[in-house]
Amino acid sequence: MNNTPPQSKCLNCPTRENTEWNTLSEDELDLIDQFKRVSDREPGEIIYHQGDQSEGVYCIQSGLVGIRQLDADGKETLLRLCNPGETVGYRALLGNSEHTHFAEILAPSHICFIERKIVTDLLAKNPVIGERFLVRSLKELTEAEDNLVRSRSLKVRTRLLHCLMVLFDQYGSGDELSGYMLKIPISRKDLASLIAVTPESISRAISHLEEDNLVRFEGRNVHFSNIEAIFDEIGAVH
Amino acid sequence: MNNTPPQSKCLNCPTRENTEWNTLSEDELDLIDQFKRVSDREPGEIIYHQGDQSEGVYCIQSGLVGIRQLDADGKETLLRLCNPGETVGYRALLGNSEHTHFAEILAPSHICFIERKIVTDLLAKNPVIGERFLVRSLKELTEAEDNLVRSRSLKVRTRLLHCLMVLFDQYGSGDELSGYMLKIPISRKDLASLIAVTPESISRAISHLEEDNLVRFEGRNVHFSNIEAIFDEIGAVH
DNA sequence: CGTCTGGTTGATCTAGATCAACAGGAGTGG
DNA sequence: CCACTCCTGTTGATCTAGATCAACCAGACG
Repeated sequence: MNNTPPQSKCLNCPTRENTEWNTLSEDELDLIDQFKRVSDREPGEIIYHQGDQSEGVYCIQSGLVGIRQLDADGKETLLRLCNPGETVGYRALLGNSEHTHFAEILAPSHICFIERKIVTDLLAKNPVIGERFLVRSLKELTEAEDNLVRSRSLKVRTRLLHCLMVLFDQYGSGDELSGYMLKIPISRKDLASLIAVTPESISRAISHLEEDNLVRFEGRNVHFSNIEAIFDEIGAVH
Repeated sequence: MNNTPPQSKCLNCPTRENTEWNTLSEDELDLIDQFKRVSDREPGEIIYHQGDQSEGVYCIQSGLVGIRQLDADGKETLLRLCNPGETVGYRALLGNSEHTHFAEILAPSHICFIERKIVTDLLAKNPVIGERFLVRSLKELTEAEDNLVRSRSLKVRTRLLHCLMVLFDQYGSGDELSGYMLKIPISRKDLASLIAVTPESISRAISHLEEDNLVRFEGRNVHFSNIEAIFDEIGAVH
């Protein structure tokens, strides 16, 4: 854990507007600034471990974090990716439980740690924050269920397409003229885990998609050759 | 929708202690009593539909409710069972979204409907309720994720055993001397849907479990012949 | 009675897992 | 600099759990 502190004000944090914290007053932000611990994390580092007690929450200032869960056999599943602005580790804190999953840095990141006590104090003073986290957890719940239903009814090819479009939303670029593209921020293995299949299946699915001229892969770069057809396939389904 | 009103006071509701509403004052309970609509529902009736706007929440006084989700193909998945004391339909209301699933009566039930306005008023006055629903949604989220991970890593047999033990928790009876047993409250088809397999697979899994002398099925009644071995199997896994 | 629904069993099929080999980097160390 | 081992990703061959298709039985119900 490399602790270079590029101490900066929450008030000026480029992601603040999109976070659960955007309702805080300047005073409250100052409070956080005073006690937060900013750190500089490298891929592979673990922010908190499954089974640990919650010590606070972690706000992603920049970078990328993966939420993974270990099953009884020790195999891990990548449940979701968390982007700048997102606060992770809030569930164990608010639900008063141990962490049911663990968080791993996937790209060089700046992470702000906010101690448990600070969070609970803020929550007590400002119930709107609780409300925001409620809404957040409801959204995650819907996503988790959709995910479950999708993995029951769709085949690998369709789930992969769906996943690519979700990633495109977050990391995509380009337009109708220049063409759409996407730099996938994670490895094939993680991509596989995210849609609950083996890396081999991902590889094959990619080959097939390329044969059908829907996409073109160059390592982690994806060019969408026929985005219309992709939408058709994940919309109409079958 | 059969509207026989066995009007009774929330204060005396046998399930109130376990609900999100158990922090309400008598005044607040009176308010609900005044406006709630109690109804008597039969299996097959739908409480709310997927895609509908939220009109309020539904508190299960007695009976059994199933939460189902339709996928793009129109196939439905049974996501969870809701028991007396549970409030359903809260997610669309609190998340300000349409219902992402629908709720179906699975056993004759008494359902109390509480209008949206009443709920939001209570929430505004008493932030503890919001907190309770936050905790509830966090718990459901953890369950959903565990479910997802289980259905990725465990085979049908083990998932069925796991599911039976969860049902046993809620509907089981018996003790070490007389033996443990369980009356499954749902059909084989729903049991199958709950663990994301076909009814045929459930049937076969049951046969195998009986061959191995772990359980004995008589219709919807299950006798656990060797509960130790069952715990072993879902604990150690593989 | 016939018709329906719910459940079981058998035969077959297939998507995806598993096992195995290999190819390109990227470090590491002599 | 080469030789080495890792590590990620791709491809091929094979295997299998569970889906699918089909037949059948038993109880419920008009």
